[in-house]
Amino acid sequence: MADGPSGDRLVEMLAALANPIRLRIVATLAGGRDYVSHLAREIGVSRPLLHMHLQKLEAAGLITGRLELSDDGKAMKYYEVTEFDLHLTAAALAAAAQTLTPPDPPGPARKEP
Amino acid sequence: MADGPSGDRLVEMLAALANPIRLRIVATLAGGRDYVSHLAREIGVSRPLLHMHLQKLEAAGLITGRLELSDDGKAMKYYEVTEFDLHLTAAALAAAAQTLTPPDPPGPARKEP
DNA sequence: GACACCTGTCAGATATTTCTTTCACGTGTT
DNA sequence: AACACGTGAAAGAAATATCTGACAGGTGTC
Repeated sequence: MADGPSGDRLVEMLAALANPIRLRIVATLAGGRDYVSHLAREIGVSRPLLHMHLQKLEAAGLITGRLELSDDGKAMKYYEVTEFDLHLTAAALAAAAQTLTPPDPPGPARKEP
Repeated sequence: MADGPSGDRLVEMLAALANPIRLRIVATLAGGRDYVSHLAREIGVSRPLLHMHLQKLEAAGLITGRLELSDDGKAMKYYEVTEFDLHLTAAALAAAAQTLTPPDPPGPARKEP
């Protein structure tokens, strides 16, 4: 079976997708790469806000950004979608859950002041 | 193509799964139904907290709860996982994004002081 | 009665996410 | 110089999500 990402990684990806704006972003980028300012107009979101959402998507590995120079010398950052294919079933999630970083126990455990 | 849930619904489901504790919950329930208090001990979470997470998962339609009476007369609430199968790709998300409730425009619109 | 188990909810503290505003920098054109 | 376009980032407000602790009810057994 094509084992997916680790539990923590999966949570990060799901959290990245669990947002209307970010869903629109990947939907738009699925139709072709685009640069930040244009994408902001396309979706109808302020540029700083879009910037935050893009970072979350990129951190989750769902999109990638590349800084390029246009013909007239402007610096443009182009984003495009990564190829991903997540299959979510109860069994798949059960497998992923086993690779989660355990919740730190309050027991007589670690030593760090 | 097996078109999945609506955009808003999908966001709700993803948000429900994008949490370590809730991931553990579905993982545990995937191994068989369980009742609240036992599940709380199993996962190592306080009962009120578990209660909140269960509600989110049930609201998203990922699990279902049934109140039963045990042989000795105690009321027990058993939860079990729903059969779900989400396939997440850029194309699938693009399709789902089109059924999102549009962001309310700040235009020359509504009248309510 | 006192204790075990089960269920639920509410108020409030804390942490995180989301969003706006404002600033900085770059280029090329009028 | 003033304006168009592009980039990034910080500060703080506002809205959610998360978590704890205390409380309510129920049953049955010692």
